[in-house]
Amino acid sequence: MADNSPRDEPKTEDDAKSPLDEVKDIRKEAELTQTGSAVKQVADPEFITVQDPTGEEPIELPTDDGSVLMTTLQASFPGATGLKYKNPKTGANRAVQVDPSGLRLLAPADGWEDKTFNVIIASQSERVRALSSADATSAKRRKVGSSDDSDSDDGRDGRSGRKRAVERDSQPVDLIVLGVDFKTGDECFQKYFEEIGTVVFCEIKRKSDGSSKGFGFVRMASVGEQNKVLAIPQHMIDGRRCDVKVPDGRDKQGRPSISRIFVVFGDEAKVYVETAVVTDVFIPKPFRGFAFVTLSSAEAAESIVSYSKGSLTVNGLSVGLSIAQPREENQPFGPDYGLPAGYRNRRDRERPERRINQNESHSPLPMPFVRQDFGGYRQQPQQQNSPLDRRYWPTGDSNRQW
DNA sequence: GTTGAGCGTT
Repeated sequence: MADNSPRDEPKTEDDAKSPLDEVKDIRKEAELTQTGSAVKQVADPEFITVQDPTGEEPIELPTDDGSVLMTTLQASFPGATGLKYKNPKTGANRAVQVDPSGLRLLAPADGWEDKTFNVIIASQSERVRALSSADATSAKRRKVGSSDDSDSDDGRDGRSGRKRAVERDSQPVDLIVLGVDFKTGDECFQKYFEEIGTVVFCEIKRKSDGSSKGFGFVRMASVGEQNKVLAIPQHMIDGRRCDVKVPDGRDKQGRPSISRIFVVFGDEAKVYVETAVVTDVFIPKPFRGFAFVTLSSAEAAESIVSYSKGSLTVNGLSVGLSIAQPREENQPFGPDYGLPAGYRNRRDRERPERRINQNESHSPLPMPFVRQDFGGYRQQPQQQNSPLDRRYWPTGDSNRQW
């Protein structure tokens, strides 16, 4: 199982690079490291040409041992399940064969050359399943990368408390893998993640009779590798699409593995949507473990939530996120700060479900994170320069705790 | 024997 692949922590870039560049680096790294074992180095990998369905320029994907890794494909085309190309003789589309494990796209009989491939994407209905919330609107895919890559284990600056905190929060955690096929065996499961990095632990949860419960856990050797895993929007394990995320609840140290703090996206939002701009950040005071980030468009917000699948790692800290719900006019239980955002799963059951007003004139998408025009908030009068300096304040009672 | 949102007898 755990083969010792080289550490890939000491990255001495940062600072100068834009988030987009960093994501590209992550992808590149993921593509080059994915042989689990001693990095079978592709000195001069062959590339195949794939048409980008969003109409942008074609993308060249590297081959690995003559085949294309599904992870490579999906890193560039979230939701992709395969490739096809036009057969010049018949004019029909030919699908590229996928190996039984679902990990590799096998070369056509006459090779990868002289062809332009098109991406096969899961059908709309199937894709909806992958989206985190009730936003069936965006069929647009985008190239996304990881959010994070924040983990810097650079050992400068001595033993500050801050440094220790960083170390503590930079340990990889067991990631939960949802949607594992019931027939998928441990070996195949493990092999899948070893294509991405070094696996130090993995397990498919089973019932007493040995049958799979359909989910499992995997722990990568480093935060960097963990981020690579989390950066892949759609995992295809043994032919089934799976979600991999930081689990809710507690990790093995008993620390909350998701701290529902907020997400300062800043320019990092562009990692997800190139046009995304953070227009506001609101942190309730006193600190309540969450915050709101307003983006320039509903689409931007939606994309970030969808592609992150509700959890991101920001500066080594896991955060949950989702589309913020507006407060309802008559809130019987007092202000709830539009909370349910990050609060999915178990917690949802503990609170009455809150829905957007069935106002058909609204965009089908719930809302961007926070809007200044909905019932619970108003904007502070003065306008500052930095978006980060602006804050929302509750209407009415100014003594309300924020 | 089926299933498909979820959160783990370490």
